[in-house]
Amino acid sequence: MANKTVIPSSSKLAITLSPLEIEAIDLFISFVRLLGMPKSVGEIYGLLFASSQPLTLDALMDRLQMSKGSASQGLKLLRSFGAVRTIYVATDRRDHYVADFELSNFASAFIKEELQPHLDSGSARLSRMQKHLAKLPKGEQGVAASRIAKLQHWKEKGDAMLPWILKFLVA
Amino acid sequence: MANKTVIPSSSKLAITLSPLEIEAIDLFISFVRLLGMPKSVGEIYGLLFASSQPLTLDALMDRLQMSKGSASQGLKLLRSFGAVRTIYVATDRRDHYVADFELSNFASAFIKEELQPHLDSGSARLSRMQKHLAKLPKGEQGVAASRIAKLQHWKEKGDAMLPWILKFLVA
DNA sequence: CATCCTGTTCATTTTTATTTGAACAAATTA
DNA sequence: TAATTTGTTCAAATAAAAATGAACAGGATG
Repeated sequence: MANKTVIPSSSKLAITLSPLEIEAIDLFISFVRLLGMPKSVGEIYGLLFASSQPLTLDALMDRLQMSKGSASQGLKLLRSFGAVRTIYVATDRRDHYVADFELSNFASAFIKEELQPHLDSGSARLSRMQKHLAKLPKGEQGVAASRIAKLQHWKEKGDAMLPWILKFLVA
Repeated sequence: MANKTVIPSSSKLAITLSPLEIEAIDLFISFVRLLGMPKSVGEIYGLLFASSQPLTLDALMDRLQMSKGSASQGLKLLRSFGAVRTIYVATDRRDHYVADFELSNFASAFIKEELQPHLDSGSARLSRMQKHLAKLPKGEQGVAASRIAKLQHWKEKGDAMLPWILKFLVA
């Protein structure tokens, strides 16, 4: 039985990243994946989170061994929901990024961009379903009506829960 | 300016699916995608949800124009968290599937399989981080310590919120 | 017990998502 | 204003996820 070779999380990164940074990056990679975002976004946020100084796009590219395009797009996304922001650094005209520590920014961006729209479009869908229901053969209307009612109930529950979760996150 | 061609949601399906079924399938596709599951799972659950009779694997393949492999795996997953179950139908030895209407099955399966593990592994990660922290140059320890404390706080918040959400879903 | 029927598994193919890098635009500097 | 630096965009390349279908296993049926 050959014993398992331990492969460092990311050999190309090991050179320039401290163990603490690697832990942070690793953590945020799984977090953003959970929200359906590309891993590069987690890497960027993770490194910024662990870093005591602001980092430029160059620095991110360099330390994370990532292309300029990915770094730029990742930062754009992170900026878009306030997980990251630029700060002014004298004598250097490049943008310098720091992590914002409100975790709720991630989560509430996700909720507002992913969950909310679905719930909102739900009403229209339910009306359409009601319309289709009417055209169904009598025999099937009963079952169908009860299923639609079930959906309606779920929607109401979702609508009720969302603001509550948001409040929890922000608190 | 050529005007846009309206493409029906799924031309190959339109033949055998009623408008109501299409709405249901469509709804559950977006729902499962939100939870990071393959679309085929949403199609299957959607059709079963809309159907007044139990459906066999054959029927699902046929009406959803999906391969046997996808149907089988999708059903396996849906069964695994109780979103779907088989019922006995005399004179036919095939499995007959019906949707279970507890929406909470989906969500709590997701929480237990995706969220919970991350939170659980979080403790170990935090210990590792503490260990790395000690080896850091004095000058950086202060910042790093406060970041780790922040993570700890988030973890506690997450741990506290999860059971509450589960309760809300089941209620 | 040989055949058929049903459903599962998994290697391959197809589709979708992510990353890359080169072209570009805008702003800065010499 | 020409050259340089910085960051964005997007078409193409690559990687990852999902779907397919053929091989298989187990049970029923004749």
